[in-house]
Amino acid sequence: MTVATLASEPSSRDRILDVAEGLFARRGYAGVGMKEVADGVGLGKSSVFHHFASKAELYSAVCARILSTIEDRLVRSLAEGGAPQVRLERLVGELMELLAAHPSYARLLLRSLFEDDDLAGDGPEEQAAQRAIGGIMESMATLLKEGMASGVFRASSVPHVLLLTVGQIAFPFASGEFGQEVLGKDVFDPAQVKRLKKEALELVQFGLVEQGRA
Amino acid sequence: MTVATLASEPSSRDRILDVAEGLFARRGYAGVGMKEVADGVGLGKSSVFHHFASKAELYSAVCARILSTIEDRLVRSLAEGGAPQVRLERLVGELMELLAAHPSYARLLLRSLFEDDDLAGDGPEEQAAQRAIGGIMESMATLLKEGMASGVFRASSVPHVLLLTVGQIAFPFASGEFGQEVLGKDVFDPAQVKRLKKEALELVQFGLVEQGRA
DNA sequence: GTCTATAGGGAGATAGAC
DNA sequence: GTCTATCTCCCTATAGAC
Repeated sequence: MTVATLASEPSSRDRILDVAEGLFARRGYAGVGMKEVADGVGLGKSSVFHHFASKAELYSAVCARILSTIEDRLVRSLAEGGAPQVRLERLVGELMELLAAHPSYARLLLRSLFEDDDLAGDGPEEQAAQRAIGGIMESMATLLKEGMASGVFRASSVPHVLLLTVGQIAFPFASGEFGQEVLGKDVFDPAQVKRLKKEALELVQFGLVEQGRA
Repeated sequence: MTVATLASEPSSRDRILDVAEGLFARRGYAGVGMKEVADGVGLGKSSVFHHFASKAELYSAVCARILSTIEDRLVRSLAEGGAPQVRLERLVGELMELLAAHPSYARLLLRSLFEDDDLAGDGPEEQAAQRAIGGIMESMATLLKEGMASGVFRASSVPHVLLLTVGQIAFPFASGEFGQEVLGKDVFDPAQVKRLKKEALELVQFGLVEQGRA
């Protein structure tokens, strides 16, 4: 870990992470070669190995960076306070905007969940990633619990609703060409993102908020 | 394509498809080797190549088989008729049961959507797969449109809701160890499946069905 | 930090005997 | 239909010069 420079040029390390993020998102861990990453950055393959000791380590670093970014955003969002209803709406909206602003995020994260050999190695990056996932899920679970306890949200099983909702929010931004075919337009087009946000918020809200059904 | 035998023993071709389905679901296209598939079936690698000319063809055949199964089930479900509300409830329930009964399905299908080199080759299996996807999505879209036209469903954008809902339904069954950690129990355990179905139905229903909000 | 060269293994696919 | 043997290529990773 080198010290951040004041100059604006991104370090080789960061440029490698950027390229690897895009490739891993599109083709998965096994589908990407280190040579491909190196070519994308404009370096030799050996130079990539100088910054990341192995392909697995590079992958972990990519995942950890994404998860930390998401966790930061969610924690900040929840810290702004407000009624559970308001916090939930803000959280879903910001999460979707974050995923929309970084097309690799949803795709890479969902892919990483599908790997059976989980990234539960013992490297520091893996630990950071696991911690971030834990933080993300626990913040959301806490919010749901509070809302249900106060009667604002419909009583239901927090973990099950959590799992369903995560899929609902993340899938559209991971669905690639499929999503494009369903919508008829690019999923990441601002107008489509806006519409997805609106529909998701209405689905979540009217599905969770108590409204006269005892 | 050989003729189906009356004997109950599955053909080598079917056994290859079974093994490949599980492996592709867990490790993705690039993460699986033909040797691995052959070992799983108990054959030599060359024997697998006798049944499927290439790895890509094997993958397409696996996808096509799954998609046809799902399409059949959905078409049959929708043909049973009933009010849009009833048909939607039945469709979501049956789809989730199908995904729950075949742990590879959701994982493999979501993975296949994430590949950027889509399976849009011109082989017959690819065409069958594409046709099945089209049929599945169109049936669901038609159902939503009918419900909205008759005022039973809240007016909204059919494609966007479709995309969000597909993610909600499929993700839990594709989420693997992540889902297990969130729920504290195996996602495919009958009790968990039942609960997921209940929560999903309530989310979809109260999010779509008009209930006193002009 | 970046490079060339290479080790060592495994991949997809083919040839041809049985 | 299944096998053994093999071809060719590309993979992760390392060695060591600059």
